[in-house]
Amino acid sequence: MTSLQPIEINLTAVVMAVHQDQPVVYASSLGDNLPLGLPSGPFDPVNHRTLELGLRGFAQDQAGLDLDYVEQLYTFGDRGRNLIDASPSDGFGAPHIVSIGYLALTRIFPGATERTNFQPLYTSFPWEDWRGSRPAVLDRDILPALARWSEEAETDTGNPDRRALSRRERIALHFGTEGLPFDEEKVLERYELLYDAGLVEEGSRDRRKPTPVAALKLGKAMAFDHRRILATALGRIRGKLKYRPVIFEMMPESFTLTDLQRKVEAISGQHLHKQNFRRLVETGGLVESTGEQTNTGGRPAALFRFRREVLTERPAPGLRLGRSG
Amino acid sequence: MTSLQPIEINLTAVVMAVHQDQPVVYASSLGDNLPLGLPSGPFDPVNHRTLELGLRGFAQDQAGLDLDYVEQLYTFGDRGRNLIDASPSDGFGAPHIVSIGYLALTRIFPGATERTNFQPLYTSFPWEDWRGSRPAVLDRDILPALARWSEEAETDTGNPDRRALSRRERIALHFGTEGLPFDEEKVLERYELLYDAGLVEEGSRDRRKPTPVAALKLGKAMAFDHRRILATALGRIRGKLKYRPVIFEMMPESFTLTDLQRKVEAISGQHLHKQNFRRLVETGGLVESTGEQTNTGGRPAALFRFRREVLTERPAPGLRLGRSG
DNA sequence: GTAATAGTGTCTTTCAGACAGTATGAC
DNA sequence: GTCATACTGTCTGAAAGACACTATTAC
Repeated sequence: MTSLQPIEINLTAVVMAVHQDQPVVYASSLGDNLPLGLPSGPFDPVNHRTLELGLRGFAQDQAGLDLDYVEQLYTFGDRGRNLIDASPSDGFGAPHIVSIGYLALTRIFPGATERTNFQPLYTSFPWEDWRGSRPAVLDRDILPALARWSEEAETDTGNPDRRALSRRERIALHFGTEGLPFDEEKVLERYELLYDAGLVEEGSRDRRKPTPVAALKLGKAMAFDHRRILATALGRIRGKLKYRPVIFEMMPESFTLTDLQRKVEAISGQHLHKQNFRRLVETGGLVESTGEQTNTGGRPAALFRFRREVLTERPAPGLRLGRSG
Repeated sequence: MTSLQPIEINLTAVVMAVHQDQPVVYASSLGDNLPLGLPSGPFDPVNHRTLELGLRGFAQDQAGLDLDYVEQLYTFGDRGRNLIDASPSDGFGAPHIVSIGYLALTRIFPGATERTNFQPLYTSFPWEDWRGSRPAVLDRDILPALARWSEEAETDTGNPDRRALSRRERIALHFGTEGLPFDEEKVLERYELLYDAGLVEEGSRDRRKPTPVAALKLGKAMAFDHRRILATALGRIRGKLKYRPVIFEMMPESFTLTDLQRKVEAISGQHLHKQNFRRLVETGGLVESTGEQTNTGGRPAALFRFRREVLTERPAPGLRLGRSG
């Protein structure tokens, strides 16, 4: 109870945008040969009145970003999930680090935003982009490897702890095998499953084992536990899209409905049914026509803007989003 | 960046159950004349491998509860929102406290659970129980006081910051005035509004002003920021009920459908439509008949149990919950 | 004309919400 | 029988999901 080990609170920002139909996230390298990391820093209660203000400070200082929409994601505190790489620096004398993840949404402005440090998100999560077709990496690499990992543990007989899911059940539930649907919101659950199965680099790094040469290293690894925070962020925004008009935080003042649909698809990783999408957006009162038009390619598209009033009209205005099309 | 003020992480548990059609929460007094507080304590990374394990320890030590279902709610870090009462103890030399709130759900067992420290939840939130009828306190006290508070600030002309809601808009949106619906999930938003308006005791306590004699003190106050954490918990579970079968964490092994509906109504604070509720629960595959019956009062009721398999069949099995009935 | 992109009309199925009824026990 | 509680059948209207179709530009 007394003489507590010092604790450091780390604030980490996932700053997300959509650029050229790809979700992107601000990340920069912390040094040569080191993986990419998100803007982050220690919470300092003397200088920051609230956690969120501290976070905004780091985004400003490290990325030059003046954040607008910010929401807290989750607080992670497990020991040994925050190594930058395999170096043995997180000894027991060092302060324990608790990290609080935040999600910020932003637009990419033609000039104002420095675009170079916005990295495509799906390079770290190639199994999450289902827009073209079912990702090949799933059937080629992930599911076979997970099947082997599941068979390793033949403790699955009976059900010792009623509520703990077996490896097989976790795979089926989160990756949508055995006839179950693939739920695009379960991004974190899938990442954690791959971590536990040793199929992402962070897994062997945290366990201080050299990665076996044959082992899979799915997707691009990140520093510390940043990829886990990123997975939390992607899962959260995919869910939130459905009941809050957060997508407009990433849209310019005016846009076409196709633009809007493309950005929603980029985030949710799914193709949407065009007619239903338009109906939802228009009859839901989320947008209004500006009267203007674009002229790129074929038929000119009508321009729309976000109807801010919807926020004060309906309790949960979002894009209920059905699949495909 | 260096010589940081010491930080303490406080873990706080909202342990919720339903007893005799009332939602209850574990809370105990910290001393004579002190308000009730939730089980809580400082996170100690030496003894606790994860935050959640630390929390479970405090619940065990302070309440004798062996928690089952636990989920993280939110991490609060604003300065000055955690005084136990108006005593001037939270000076600037003291460690800054960041508190992480958790929600745990439990059953009340006839003998095993010590029932005495489970306090009815709605005594702290009398405006949240809409089961009988619209709570009288709303029209008698809350809305008139909020209207006065709103009129105080006539800065509402124009819209200086596009995204900041005016007092009037916050009231309408969160309390469902001006024709808007009352959204039962916005428990935290309502509490924060009352806090800002000085209508709950914690507001004047944190501002170190003696409460004016005439001022409202709505609902029973709690120690520190525990009522805020409780509001977060109630809002969260009201939402979660709709897409996760969490209610069964609070049900005994077997129960009647009326029992189940009563407990859901207790949490959500709304009356539900009986036929639709039954249809939802049965066609949703959430329960299965045990074949047994009860015999209390009128016609015997069939007994049901939770169909655990639903967890591995559908992605989001919940009680979509329509109103009234 | 063709290619490309934008936008519409309408049908079907599902399901939430509500009506009013019937069933089985205690007394 | 009455009272109390448990349970069911069925209608309606909204809206999700999908079909195929038309419109306007550039070339």
